[in-house]
This record gives sequence, structure tokens and C-alpha cells, in this order.
Amino acid sequence: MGYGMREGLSERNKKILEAIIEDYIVTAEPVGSRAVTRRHGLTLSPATVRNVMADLEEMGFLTSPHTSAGRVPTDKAYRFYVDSLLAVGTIDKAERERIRKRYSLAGRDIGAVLHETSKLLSSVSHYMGIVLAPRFSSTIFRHFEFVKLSGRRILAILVAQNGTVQNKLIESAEELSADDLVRMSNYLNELLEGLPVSEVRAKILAEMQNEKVLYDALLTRALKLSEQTIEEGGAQIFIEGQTNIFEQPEFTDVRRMKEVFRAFEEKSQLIHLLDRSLSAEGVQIFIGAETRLNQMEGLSVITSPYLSGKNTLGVLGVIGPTRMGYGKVIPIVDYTAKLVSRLLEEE
Amino acid sequence: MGYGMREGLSERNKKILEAIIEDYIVTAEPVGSRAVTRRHGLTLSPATVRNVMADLEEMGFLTSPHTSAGRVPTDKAYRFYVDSLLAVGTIDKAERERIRKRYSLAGRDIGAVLHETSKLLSSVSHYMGIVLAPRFSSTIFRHFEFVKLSGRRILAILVAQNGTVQNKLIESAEELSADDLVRMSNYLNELLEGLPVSEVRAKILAEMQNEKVLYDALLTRALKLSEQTIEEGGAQIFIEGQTNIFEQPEFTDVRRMKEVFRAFEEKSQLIHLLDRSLSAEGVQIFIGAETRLNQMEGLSVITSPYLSGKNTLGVLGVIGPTRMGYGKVIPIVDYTAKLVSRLLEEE
DNA sequence: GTTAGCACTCATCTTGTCTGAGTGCTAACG
DNA sequence: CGTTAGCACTCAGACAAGATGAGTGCTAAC
Repeated sequence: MGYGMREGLSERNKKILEAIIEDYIVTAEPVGSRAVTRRHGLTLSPATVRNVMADLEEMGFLTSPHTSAGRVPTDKAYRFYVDSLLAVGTIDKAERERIRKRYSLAGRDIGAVLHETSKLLSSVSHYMGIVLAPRFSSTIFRHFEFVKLSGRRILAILVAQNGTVQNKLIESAEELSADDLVRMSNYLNELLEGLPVSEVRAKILAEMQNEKVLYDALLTRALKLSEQTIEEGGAQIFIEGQTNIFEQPEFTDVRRMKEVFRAFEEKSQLIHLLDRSLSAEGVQIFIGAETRLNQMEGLSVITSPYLSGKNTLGVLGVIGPTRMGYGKVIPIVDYTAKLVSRLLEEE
Repeated sequence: MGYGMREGLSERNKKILEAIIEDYIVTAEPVGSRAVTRRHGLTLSPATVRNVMADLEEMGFLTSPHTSAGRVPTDKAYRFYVDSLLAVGTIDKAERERIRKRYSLAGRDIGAVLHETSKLLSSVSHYMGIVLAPRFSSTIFRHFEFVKLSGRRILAILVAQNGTVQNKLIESAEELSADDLVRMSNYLNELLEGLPVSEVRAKILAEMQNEKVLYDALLTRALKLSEQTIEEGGAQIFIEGQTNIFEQPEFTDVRRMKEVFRAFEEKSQLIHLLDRSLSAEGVQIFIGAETRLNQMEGLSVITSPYLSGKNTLGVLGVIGPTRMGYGKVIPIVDYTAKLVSRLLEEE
């Protein structure tokens, strides 16, 4: 028996485990010893396979839902599969073309691109597509503008280098003329030119201490207003293709379905998860419990950050059942991330 | 028998129909003749009620899922109920207070207000909350701004009177200096001052024919760019509380659930429905098939437009099962619409 | 017109049986 | 000694047969 080797399995055991996982991925049914020999061209008898399966169960790679059902891979099995067994395919040309085409339509607007991306990820993978939009603070300051709407109501608009816009309605303490507003904008634009947005707030606070400014009421006001504007908005996230999850047989049960949906309605946890892979490099995979979200039981997340030049902007990916076609999805996510990065590069 | 009166039912029949509907609204179970007498203090025997029920079924107000089940109200019954039987309650003070409080938190930003509104409608009604954001074209032009991002990439920002912002990335044919951009903005702002956004495009096209402008390359360019910016974006819609629908017993079935969700993933139809009630005055109710969307079978929509001054801006409402607490939901929608209108009034 | 009574219907629940896929163990085999 | 055939065993799921009971429509009496 494979007990000699603490770590790692014998070649044969790997083959069998792989066969089981791949069978399960396509059938979604517990796979029995017979099925393994039949469908995967192994020259072993079911009895032998059964012995191996018992071992694999012992080691935590398989479980059986009940005595007379076949075995089902555990999270641990998928992890092993992804790490050691899976030959990540390359995305085929037709598919690649299909993805590329989708982008020619969407304008160059970053929001549109990201939204389209999540739809695309969903439709190409047949699972759910997710895109975490860049944090505003991760961009470079470009332009400040105050627009007077009426009386003391002012709309402050903050534009970042990458074309993202953040705006906020503020009520100023007293009425300001259009001229004042222009001067305020000019002043701020000069002051903040080229600064990372994350540092803008600090700069403003520092400037407030500046003596010269203290004597100029208008500038002080400008700083105050701008400070109100800069405010970390909650990260934006695009989720598309939720209904695809319904097609998965393991979520046919109403209770499970509810759970999953509840999880996605409360987006903050999901955002937190994506945040974790923001700093990673390349494709990351979270299998079932690895997401550390318990409503995500039975679901895996495949993500990749996308960047512009050297700056990581956000994360995109696919959420599907743990029983997912990793071999196909991984290259899709990878390719899409690179494509998006390329699209946003020039900015 | 009530056959003498072609239109309208006898007082007694109305009472019975009402009892059935109200019973069904709370139990979600087909209601039988016995239940009607027992639970609704009618001094009639079940046998009599049965006769009446048979008549009501004949008239299309009731159906029975099968011979030995009770009766279930049809869309027609709900329609009658809403039109003739229902005493629309007033929203109670505590609830009103609860709603009001929610708004004190959300800033004054129109987007935030609307998003919060849909959440609120969902949580107060226990069904789904929907809000159709104002069409950009329904607002008044306020300000145009071009921000140069890099090289020929320009971000055009269009601000409306109500603080809504629409922006678009455009690639200009040749590089423009920051100065040029400022002059272009100024020119457009003067030109378009106070115009309804819906007329902006026409104005721009007209101006393009203007001789004076034809000789000024910069102005021509400005018009071209601005024209690219004005583009009816798809209406924005906020939907919240989708999982509430899952709690409804009649949607416990997986097939139904899928259907409903599919309907909401494709938002365009829903938008179309809401558009229809945009021009209506006050609360509107669409019951089941009246929505003219077949995926909406078994669902009702209660809407009310919200306005600013005299201008209808958008629509908000609640989607729930036809078997919904109309008496409670109607005043909620009504009150919320008025409240939102008030909040947006000053703009 | 109303009601009691009654035969009837039919979804749903319960129970029991059967089937078949799949297992673990043991003993024989190469 | 690893591999395999054989066999008894388990158990979910399908199916059929009652039993239950909620509810009906009809008829005849009040």
C-alpha cells in the first residue's frame, strides 16, 4: 500500500484520483470503482480501484455521501488536482478570437470595459463572472472641478488619470460665484497635479496648515470642500451570470440556492475575498473552504489581477462550483486579465 | 343567484371573495369553504359558501388547482380586490419614522439616495425594491467639461442640474491643448445653458450648420466631441432584495425561481415596464399578466413615479407575488415616492 | 334561499417492497 | 505480495398500494 510514502501518492493512485475528479467534473455524480475502470482506460479491476479509493478516502481526498454511493472529491482533492495533476490547457484560438471581438464593441470607457468583462467571463466560462473595479485611491489625480448647481449646492467632480470619475454633492457654507469656483479648481489642480489619489487627502490636510493659504479665505474654502469630496467610496464590483449557478446540479436544491444568493447580495465579503488576491501575481484559485466564506461552500473562485503598466488596478475572475472545469477556466481568466490589462495600458 | 346583475357582485359575494383573497394572502394555501366561514366570521354555512365559490369560479375570479383543493384567486380577483374592495391603509407612524430615518444617513447624492431607496423599499415591504433612475435626457443641462487624460484621450463630462454626471472617453482626431479644451468647454456651456438635455443634441446639430462656427475649427471640433458624448445611456435601475422572493412559498420550486431570476438578469424588459408607469400619476399596480411580461407570472408590480417640482424623474416601486399585502405595500410605495420627491425637490 | 348530508375526488402521506449501484472483506491467483 | 474474483451487505431511490383527509358538487329537506 501507499503507506510507505508519507507525502505524495504513488503514480497509480494519482492516476486514479485524477480519473475520479475528472469524471466527477463532467457527471456531477459520485463515481464508483467500476466507472473509473470503464471510462478511463485503466487496466485495473474495480476491486483494486476500490482498495485505492479506500486509501484515498483515508487520506482525505474523497468522501462518500453514503455507503452505497460512489466517491466524491473533497476540497483537498481539487487542491491537489490543481496543483499537481492539472495540465492547464491553453485557450483555443476560436475562443480567444471570440473574447477579443467582444471588446471591439464596448467603448473605451473603463466602466463599460469592466462591465462587459464580467458578462464575458460569465458567458465564456458558463459560470459567474466577477470584476472588482479599481479602487479610486489607486489612481492618479488628474482634475478637480466644482460645478454650481444652485445656491449653495455644489457638485464636486474628481477625475483620475484613467478616466474614472468620482463626484459628490456638497453644500457649501455660503454661496460662491462661478468665478470663485473656477479659481478654486485651478488652485487645486495645480496643487494636486500628478499625485496618487491615495495621497491627495494628506496633501490637502498639509496644505491647510500652510500660512499663505490661511490668509486666503477662498483657498481655505477650496481645501475644505475638496476634503469633503475625497472619501473612499466602497469598492465597486460587477457580478454577472448568477443564473448560471442554477444550472449546476449541485445547486438544484432550494436551500443551497438561497444560501448562495444571500452571499452575493451582501457583497462586502466577496470584495474582501477579491482584495486578498489583489496583491497576488497571476491567477489565484480558492477552492471551497479556502475562500474562508462559509456561504461559499461548494464554490471555487478563480481570480487574476489586472493592471495598467506596473500598477495593479483590480481583480477579475470566475466563480463556479468546486466541481469546475479548472483546465478550461484558468486560461480564460488568465487571458482575459491580460487582455484587460492591455486595454487599460495606454492610460 | 347573482345572475341578475351582469356587472358587479352582490354584497355577500364580495365579502366572500374578499375573505378568500385575504386568507390566501396570509396562508398561501388554497382556501376551502370551511376556512372561509371559520376564519372570517361569516354567518353562513360552508355549503352556501361553496355555491358562491362555484359562481365566482364561473366568473373567473377563482380557480382550483385540483378538484379537492380549495380555491385560489386569479389575477382578475386581485384586480377587483385592489379596485373595489381594498381599503388602502395609511402607513403607520412608526414605519414612516423608520423610513425617514434611513434617509438622514444617505448623503444628498442622487445616486446614493436612489440606491438606498431600493434597499429601503425591499426591507420595509419584505419584497423586492426597484428604482428606475432618471433618464439623463430628462434633466437640465448644466455644465460641460473636457479633461485631457493623455495625448488624444479626452474625458468629456456632462453635468446635469440635478447633479447627475455622465462621462465618456473620447479619442479626438488630433491633440488638443489644455487651453483649447477650456475654450471649448466655455463655448459649449454658453451655448447650451439651461437647455433640457433632451434638446442638447438637436441644438448641437443645428449649431454645426452655423456659418460663424464653420470658420472656427476649434468650435467645430468642440461640437463634434460633444455630440459624441451625448448618447442615451441605457436607463439605470436599482433592484434590491431579490432573495426575499425566495421566501415566498410559491417560488420554492426551482423551476419558477430560475424563471424569475432570468427575468431580472435581463433588465431591459423590466425597464420597459417601468417606463410605462413613468407618465402615470400616483401609484400604479400591475397584477400578474398585466405586466405583459410572461416571466412575471405570479408577480405583481406596484409603482409610483417620483418627481422634482413638476418634472417626473423616474419610477420606484415594489415587486412581490400577486399574493401580496397590497394594503400595506401601496401606502409604502406612495409615501416613499413622495419622500424621494421631496428630497430631490430643491434641485 | 339556505343548509345538512352524502358520495365522490384527488393530492399527499405512509408503508412496504424491490432494484441496482456500490461497497468491504476474504480467499484464491499469478 | 499485489491483484483479482466472488460474495454478502448496505442503502438511496423508485414504485405500488393503501390510508387519510380536505374539499368538492349535488340533492333533498328546512
